[in-house]
Formats: sequence, C-alpha cells, structure tokens
Amino acid sequence: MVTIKDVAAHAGVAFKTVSRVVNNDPTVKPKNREKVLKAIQELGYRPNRAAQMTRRKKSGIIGFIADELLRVPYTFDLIRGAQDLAWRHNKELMVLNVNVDKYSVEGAVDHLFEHRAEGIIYAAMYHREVSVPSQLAEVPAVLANCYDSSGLYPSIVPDEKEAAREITQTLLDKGYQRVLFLNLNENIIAGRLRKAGVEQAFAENNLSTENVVIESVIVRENQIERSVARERAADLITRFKPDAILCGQDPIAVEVYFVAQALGLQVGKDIGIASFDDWDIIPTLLQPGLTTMALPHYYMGQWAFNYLLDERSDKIRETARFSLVNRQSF
Amino acid sequence: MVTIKDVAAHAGVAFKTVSRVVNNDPTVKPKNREKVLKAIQELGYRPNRAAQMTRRKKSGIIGFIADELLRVPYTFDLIRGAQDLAWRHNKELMVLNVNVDKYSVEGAVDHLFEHRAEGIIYAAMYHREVSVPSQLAEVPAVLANCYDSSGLYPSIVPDEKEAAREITQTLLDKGYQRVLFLNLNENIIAGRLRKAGVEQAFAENNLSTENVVIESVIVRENQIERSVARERAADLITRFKPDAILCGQDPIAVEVYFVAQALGLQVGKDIGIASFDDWDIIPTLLQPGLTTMALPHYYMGQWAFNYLLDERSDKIRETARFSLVNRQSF
DNA sequence: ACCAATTTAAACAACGTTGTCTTTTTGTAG
DNA sequence: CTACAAAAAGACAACGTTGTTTAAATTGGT
Repeated sequence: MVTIKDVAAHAGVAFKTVSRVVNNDPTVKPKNREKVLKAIQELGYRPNRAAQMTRRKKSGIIGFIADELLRVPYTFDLIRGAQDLAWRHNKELMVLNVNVDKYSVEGAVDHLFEHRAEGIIYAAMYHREVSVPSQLAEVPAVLANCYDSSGLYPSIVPDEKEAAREITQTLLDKGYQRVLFLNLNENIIAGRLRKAGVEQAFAENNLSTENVVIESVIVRENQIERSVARERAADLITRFKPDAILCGQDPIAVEVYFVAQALGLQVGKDIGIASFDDWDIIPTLLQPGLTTMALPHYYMGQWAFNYLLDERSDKIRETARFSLVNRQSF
Repeated sequence: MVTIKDVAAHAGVAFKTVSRVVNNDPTVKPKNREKVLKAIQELGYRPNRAAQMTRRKKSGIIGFIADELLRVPYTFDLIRGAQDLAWRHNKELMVLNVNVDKYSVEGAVDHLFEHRAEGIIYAAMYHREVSVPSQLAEVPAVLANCYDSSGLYPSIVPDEKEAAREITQTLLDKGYQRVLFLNLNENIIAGRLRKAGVEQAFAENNLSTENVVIESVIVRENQIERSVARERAADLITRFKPDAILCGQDPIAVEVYFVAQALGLQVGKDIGIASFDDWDIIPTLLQPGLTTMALPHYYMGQWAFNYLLDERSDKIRETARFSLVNRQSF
C-alpha cells in the first residue's frame, strides 16, 4: 500500500507536508498543496486509519452491542439510527451481535476494549430490564430499549404507557366506546405498561371499566398456539361485542383481521382495529392498512449515539415517544 | 490506557517479554509467564488493536457493503452468515449500509480502503444485476445475492429456477394437478427464473400447460394496489379452479390466505398453498403454517466470507440452493 | 539592501505494538 | 569446574502516522 512517504517522494516534498495537506493544515503554500494533491491522486493514496489511531490515541469507534434474542425486523432501526449519525460524524460504529450460545456479552465488551471504543451502546431487541457486565462501566455506556436495575447507566426506552394512552384516546375521540385490548403477556414490560396506559385513558374519560376488556393472548417466549389465540379472539369478540380492538402488537392484528373476516366484520367499518409496533411489512400488507403506534427505535438509536457524542455523564432515564401511523383500520 | 510497557514495569520484565506472552510465544519461562499474566490481570491490560494493525501491516478487516434499497428482514441473514464466520476466524466484519441518498458506494469503498480491508463483500438486498465501482477490483471482492455483467467478480446468487422446479415437483408429487402461480413481476430476475423453473417441472412431468396458469400479481417498485392484487387472485382462483397455488413470495401468500378464507376454501385441505422466501414471521403467522422455499441468505453470506478467507481468485458464479421448509399449507 | 518578523517546510520524536538481532542466562557434557 | 550450545530475555528498529521543535524561506519596513 502507498504511504505518506511515497507521496512525498513523488511530489518532491517532506512527508510531513503531505500530512499537513491531508489534514487541511493552512500553513502549506498553494503550490505545494497542489503538487501533493496531484501526487495523492496519481498514486491513489489513502491515509492509514490504523496508524492514525495509534498516533492520535483516539479510535473514533463507538461500540454497539445488540442482543439477538429476538429477530424482529424493526429492531434494526436501532442500529440504523446510531449508524447514520456515526457516518455523519465520521465515527465508526462497531456492531456486535451477542447471543447466549455464540459469543457472550463479556467477549463483545472485551473486543470493543481492544479496539479502544470511546463509548458503547447496549441495545436489547425488546424492551426489558437487563444486567450488563460490570466492566462496561469502564467506558461511557448507554442502554437502548432496555434499562438496568442498578441505575448505573443512562438509558432510553419506549414510552409504552403514553403510547397506549394516546392510541386509546384517539379511538375514544373517534367515537369508539367498547374496546377490546388483546394484550401481550403481562410478564413483559410492554404488556404491563400498555395495559396501564389503556386504563389511564379510560379513567381520564370517566368511562366505566365495563367498556373495556383486557386479555393477554400471546406469550413471547414459548408462544401459545396461534390457533388458540385466534379462537380466544373470536370468542371474546362475539361475547364482548367491541366496536374497536386494540392489539398488543401487529402480528396479533393479523389474527384479528382473519377473525374479523370470518365473522363477516369489515375492518374499519364494522369494527375498528389499532395496534402497536409498526412491524415491518405487516401494517401495509393488511387490508385496509393497519393504524398502529410505531416504536421509536430509530430515534432511540440516535439518542443513544448523541448521548455518547455529547460526552454526557448524567444517568438519565429517558423515554421515547411512539408515533401514530394513520392508515385505514379505524 | 495501560500499555505493554506498564505491564512490563509492573511485572519487572522487558516489555518484549510481555509481547511474547500475549502472543503465546513458547520461549518464555513459566515463571516469567506467570508474572506477566498476573500483571496483565491486575492492571487490566488489553492489547491495542490499532497498534497491532499498524505494526503487523494486516487489518484483519473484511468489508461488507449492503445496499439498503429494500428493507426486508431476512436479508440480514446475509450479514449474519458472514459475521458469524468473521467472529470464528477472529476477523472484523465492517458493515456499511449504502443508500443512494445517504452515502454512496464509492464512499463506502473509500472508507474500507482507509481501513485496509483485506476483502470486500458486496451484497444486494434482492437478487439482481449490479454495477459496482471499478475501484472495488483493487481488493479481493465477492458479490452476494447479485452479480455483475462484466464477470469481473465472483458471485453467489440463489438458485431461483431450481427452487421453483423443486417446489413445483413437490406439489405434483403430492398429487396436485392444477397449479396457479401468482408470480412476481417478470422484470425481476427472481420472477423470470422462478417462472422458468415451474415450466420446467411441468415439462419434465409431461403435463399439459393447460394445467398451469402463471400471472404476475406484484411489482416490486411502485407496488400495485394490494386490493387489486387480491381481486386478481380471487378472480383467477374462481375461473381457473386450481388445486394448488404457488405464490411468488410470502406476502402474496397472505393475500391468498385471505382470499381463500373469503371463498370458503380451507388452506391445506381444499387448496394447497406454497410460496417462496421464508419471510420472517409471515410463514408461521399464517394458519396453517405456510410451506415455503427458504432463501439461502445465511449460506450465501457464509460462502462469500469463505471465498475471501480462502484467498481464491477464480471468478466463479455460484448458485445457492433454497431449502424447503415444510409446514402445513399443502 | 538589510534586518527582523513571520510564514513555511523540514527534522525528529512519539504512539503501542511486533520483528530482528544481540546479549545474557541456563543446562549439560567433558 | 569449564566450555559450549541452546534457551531465554533484552535492546533496538520499524510500522505509518501526527505533534513538536528547529531550520529555512519569504515578507515587509526602513
């Protein structure tokens, strides 16, 4: 590979002058600058990042540890959010997928330390509490889509409760009165918080709890049989006769659309359907399009990166707002 | 950060000895090795990768350029395939998402050159012909899920035709006789090749072409209205009365399931349904589970990485076999 | 045209490693 | 114990950069 000295020889200047040109040092006479630039062009010189790093004692690397327990498409927006900013700030985002079987979190942290990462983002693939290895504290670190019980790390998680309150309020504003909430299992944080949000909305509108039914129809790990979920949904619909159904996540909405069709109910007309997540292709695949609260993954990725960039040290617990994506399902 | 010299001072040896221990040089006496190891432990020393790279003149970095034109979940298996191998071989996979608006392919290649990447994998998010920047030839490069017209680069793409032949043959073997193939648009490579595969299967079984109808119901860019696709599908089913429907990709199958339910046809009993891609959650979300030909993305990612690892230079054009994922839809 | 002040360029050291060469220590045969 | 080879450890240079100091070239005022 061609080095700074090759360029210098070719241009007939000291190699330090080439370094100056590369780093936009203004103390180079235009004539020399031109000569150097020409030589760089002709030789196809590119600065060696590894050498720069050693000399500058700065890596420009931000680590991103993603726990891959789940493989849900939108979670990649977490990475994208951070990555876009990294590119913009001329930093390297080193993404490591950890997995209980394959390589441990400790291994990933070690790896990042060897690369002298200037900060680490630890992201969970679904909103949950995590316990991170203690060595993580040696470097600025942020948690995204998760939090630790110790409070040692700043974190950002989706504002599940507010999202649930908002979508419920939107339903009520549109005149829906009897809401069936087919929730996630409540041992999942999102399940608990979203339930609270729905309840808050009903309380704020002084509506009787007789008008809302909340049932968990899905368990994340070891999912119950889909057909059972579908049967349950059908049963609840015929018994409770809701005018709107709120789904704990978009895949549940798919079930509900099938059930609705089977019962002869037209979505968006006979019954309103709303959901959470904005899960990849699902909301647009369904007909009519599914109105859903989109998870703020991209934003959280950005927030986490910015936190590190700003060299903050407050142990804030931030929440990120969902955004309502309006389609035609209610 | 603690350096090799700090460790040496702490252990009371020459810093070169520490280097030897770190690199498992056998010419270190056990007693010294122990001293050094203890010092490393106590000081929390970690080798500086950037310094190693400069001195060794090897980066250990493989670049992965992913064109993000589409955001389809399973495409990440391409990355995963390469990444898992990278980890196993103690290499760094530097993943760059390029995007027409955000940062160009040239920029990504430049970036990788600055990091002295030892090889580059260029991956497309759907099977297509690409034209890559000429600078890519300066370094070992492989194309994954795409190929170039020039033939300058080795490449691996899914064996679309064989997959179509195989799934069609499977349908025929099971006794299905009238097949409706709701294909992708034929200006997409996958659409053309899959069609050819279906036709081949029919020819090989000496079946009349009256028993197969092939129609494109979806256009990738600027997708036609879903509702139109659904109408078309319903119309084709009632007119042609197929006993099996083969879908060009899993999302089409979702439409077909809805249509089937609307027509009172039970999937897997009254009508068989098969598909392509194994698109994330879709095949398991549907009831009954959708039998589909899974794209070999993970394998292609691995193949591409191995090609670089083996320092091959043949400009082979490899194809990768789909795998049939049996569920209950036929 | 001369000297001082300023701008520009060169020389040299340093970053944290590893490769090569030299010196010291160790072990063993005589 | 000595001689001598082999093993172990140290010294020093090198990788491709940038930071710092020093020297050379240029400028401007008289």
